[in-house]
Amino acid sequence: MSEIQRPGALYQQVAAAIREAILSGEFAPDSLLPSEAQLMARYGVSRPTVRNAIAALRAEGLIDVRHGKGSFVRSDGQPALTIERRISRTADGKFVMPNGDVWQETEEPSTYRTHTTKTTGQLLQLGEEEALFGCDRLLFDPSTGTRAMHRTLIPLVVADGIPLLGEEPCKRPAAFYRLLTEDGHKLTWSETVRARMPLPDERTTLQLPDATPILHLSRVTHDTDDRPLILEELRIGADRAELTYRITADKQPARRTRA
Amino acid sequence: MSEIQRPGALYQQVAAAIREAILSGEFAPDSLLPSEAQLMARYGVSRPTVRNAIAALRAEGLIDVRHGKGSFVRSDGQPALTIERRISRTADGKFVMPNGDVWQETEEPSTYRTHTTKTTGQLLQLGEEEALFGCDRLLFDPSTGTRAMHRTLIPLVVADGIPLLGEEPCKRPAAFYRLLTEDGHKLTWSETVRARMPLPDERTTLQLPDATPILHLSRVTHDTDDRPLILEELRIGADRAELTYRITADKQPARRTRA
DNA sequence: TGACGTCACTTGTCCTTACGAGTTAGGACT
DNA sequence: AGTCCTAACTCGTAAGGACAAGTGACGTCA
Repeated sequence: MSEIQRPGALYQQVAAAIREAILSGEFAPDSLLPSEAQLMARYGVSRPTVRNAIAALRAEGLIDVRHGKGSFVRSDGQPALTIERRISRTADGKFVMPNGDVWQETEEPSTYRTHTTKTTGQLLQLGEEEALFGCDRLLFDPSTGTRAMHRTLIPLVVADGIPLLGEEPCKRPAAFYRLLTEDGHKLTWSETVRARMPLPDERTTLQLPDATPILHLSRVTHDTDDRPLILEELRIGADRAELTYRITADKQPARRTRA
Repeated sequence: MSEIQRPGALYQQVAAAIREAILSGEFAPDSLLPSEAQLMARYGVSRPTVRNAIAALRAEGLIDVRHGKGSFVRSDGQPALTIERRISRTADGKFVMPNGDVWQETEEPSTYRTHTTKTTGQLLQLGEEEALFGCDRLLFDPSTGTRAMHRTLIPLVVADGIPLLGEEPCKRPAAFYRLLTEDGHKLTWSETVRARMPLPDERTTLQLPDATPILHLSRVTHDTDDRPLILEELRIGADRAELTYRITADKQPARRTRA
């Protein structure tokens, strides 16, 4: 029966004790923590107190609890997937953006028409309630088991102004970029990164564990005269993925990755 | 007494009902939700059930609860602070990185010597247990009330190999960059973005609300021959800040005429 | 008028009890 | 031997009670 000290509520003291045991290595990653009953006996508290302490540790992302089995120390492994945003400029002024096209589509993309919200309107420099093409896709990287939600939004004004095959560019942004580039446009882009807790549907779709935020990327591609053409959004679990932005002196040879 | 339907546990049904009411606008942002007692009466459930439902909504970041006052709908406002990472290359091949130097230091930076961990060793392309200079600073942006934790890590090997004033570069990375650039080095950098839930000390230091992840930036600056020179880390609450990476096509790329 | 104490509200903590549900191993029956 | 059932563990859900602690308003008293 290890003793409990001052700071604050009982369950916080229990949580602190367990947390310390985890961080000090007394409980190794992926190992099984004592059961609720054992923790009750160990600290001389009731079950709600133990569960409250465990809830706190779950919210911190320190442990995972599986019904009928027990609590496990979460392994603090690095994200399995690194999404590279390498930006290098070739001699003729074009950008090369190898976006790690490792994704598979798990189902047919769904296209629709919608309108700007406050957020998307701001990014696209439009007012609210402006008409948009939309396309949502569910992506999957089989090598790491990572899921992601992808969305493309194109203002109708833009889609109408350019000779394209209906909603096709919405489905295949890469083709859209290529088409524009070949057409002589000089594209620039800006990418915004946010992090937040997932909504319930995002949590299930992305199959996220407890206390796992999502990374939310919004990439806007601009025309030469700074007019926003297309907005791409990517949502992905922060436990699985990280982003790297790399600026290299142009025309670097392949970079050495050390494992 | 609005009725409750099928899916799953009672508290989840209550949570779903409240969530729906919030998202549908029945409860406006910043408005006060019914008290626990009122919710008990409304849905005909016990207090633990109501509290469990509320806990779920807190974990989702939908509501904030203040002791003695009640539960409030969290306003889904945009992050107040946008950290810009604009990368444009001037004609002579230099990078300009206006990092938004709006930060104030709230206390004297603390310098120390430490060693690489698994993560930092990987970023710096060093083994584990390699000696480092370290410097931690607490930053504050008075215009938005945003706090951030900044850390600089420089391998001793690098610090010794360059004529500098002791730990000074550790305190002032900008000076370090300027010095290197003036010395003819062509710097490249790569920045990794992660998101995760804060540890308790980060939560208190950054004064984070419930269910608020932190954005964790790791920027490594490389020498011409790809040798990592300095690692900067920035931790900041994702409720307050977002990152934008912007690539502009300002001028024609420079020829590499200079040795 | 002003200061202060009280009271009624809120959420926070902690306990007891009970049962439901997922998991696993071992024993009984075929 | 193989199959299946059961028992004993795990955590999940739900209810009830009691008191502590933070907040704000109101009323009393100096």
